[in-house]
Amino acid sequence: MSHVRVRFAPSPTGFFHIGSARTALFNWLYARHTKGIFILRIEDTDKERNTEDAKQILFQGMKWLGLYWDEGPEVGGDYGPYYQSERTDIYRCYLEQLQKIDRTYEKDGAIYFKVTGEPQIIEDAVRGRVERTEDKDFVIFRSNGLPVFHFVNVVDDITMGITHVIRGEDHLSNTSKHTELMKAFKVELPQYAHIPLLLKQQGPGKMSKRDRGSLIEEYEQRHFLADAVRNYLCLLGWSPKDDREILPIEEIIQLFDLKGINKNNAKFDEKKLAFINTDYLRNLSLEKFHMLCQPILNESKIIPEDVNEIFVHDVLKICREKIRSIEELPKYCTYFFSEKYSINEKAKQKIFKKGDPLARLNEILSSLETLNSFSEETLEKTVASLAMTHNVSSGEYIHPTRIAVSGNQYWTWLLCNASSIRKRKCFVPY
RNA sequence: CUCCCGUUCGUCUAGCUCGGUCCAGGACACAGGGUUUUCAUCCCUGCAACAGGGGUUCAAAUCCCCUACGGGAGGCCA
Repeated sequence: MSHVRVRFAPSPTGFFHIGSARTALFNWLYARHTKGIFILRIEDTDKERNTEDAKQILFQGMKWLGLYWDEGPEVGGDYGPYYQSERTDIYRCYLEQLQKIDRTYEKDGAIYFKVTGEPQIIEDAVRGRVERTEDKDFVIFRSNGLPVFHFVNVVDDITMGITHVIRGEDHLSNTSKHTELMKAFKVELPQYAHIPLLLKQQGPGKMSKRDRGSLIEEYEQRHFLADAVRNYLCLLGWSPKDDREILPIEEIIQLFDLKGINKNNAKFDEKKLAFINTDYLRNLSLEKFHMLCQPILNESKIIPEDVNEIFVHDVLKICREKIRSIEELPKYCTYFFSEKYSINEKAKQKIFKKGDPLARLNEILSSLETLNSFSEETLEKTVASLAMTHNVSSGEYIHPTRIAVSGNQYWTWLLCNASSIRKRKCFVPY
């Protein structure tokens, strides 16, 4: 049985940043890899922005990504409470310990911690040996009586038995403060692992909440597949080292290790995410795909009330092969359910450039009207024989028809489409 | 300004621990071609990198140093 205990300790800000999500993910992966415990701790000492909504956004994002925690809010645990706002007694107690050994002093109403000023050596699992000296005393309790981040973070890690601190590299410089405190409390240092940061795709600096695509909730709203987003996030700073990129989470868990994490920062690439998302989409079972499409179909209100469920299923079967993300489903499938689709002018003009598309459409329409079966086979035969008798290529029928029934020259495979829509008055737009 | 971390194709990365098998491999993106009666898929080809300079060595992407550049920290924010 592993004794590994890791934590993700966000402060609820009202959004779930993709960089935070990646930190959570790496902690979760390591916990699962070692069969250890993954703890969620809420750093809500800064009351201002700590609202119920903010917490829910965080929990929702975690759950969406499948990062379920073993201890923390909603699930409890033996090391609680898991909200810092409820741990003030513990902080007081630890403050007294420092006061007893004369490692504090008061100035301007705030309590300062006296540093030793000795070089702090951190054996970081990702970066190796890092040495830094903390030469200034720092505040651990504000004049308003509330403890500050560095203090609570360390006390919580101690009292929650955290064995591995996996966090962003932005904390590396501050680690010397933490080790100073840890040593003052005479506890063993945890294993630190500072993971690289996520940089914005354009321009300098790390990704911030204002950057497009920086929030997890955005991907959820845009109907990305959570598994795909999670897979992509794993690849930012980590790789299985064998040229594979898309792999099941169970395998990632098995392969994941702190030593395999890169040192350098990574830029977030939306296109790669999109590619991975498409791959996951194509590998979905039709049932799962249908289920995931349901919300966006409902939102977009393109499906009539009295629709035949089997028909919807058939339509989705076609769509799954064509679309690149669930987000573009409504745009693609509207014409299956409604005749109010618009005709792509460019596509139409292209068709009218050669031959006589209107004549072809009339011919195909007359032929179709005599059919009582719209199976793929009969449709194909119909088109083929028309082409034969008029001595033109079948494309001359297919292209105008597709535009007539869908409004677009792309995507749909005509025969499939036509059999689905049956004998609708699909040539009217001309 | 001080301190810390980093630097392989445009991007994510493999290779660096144990120097030769790397005139550097994969993927995304991009460009071209093929399959598909269209589209999507799929397949093929191309493009493109060891930041620069010094060492060490028979031999360096791999080890050492310097410079440049990028990132982070330096709050009574987290």
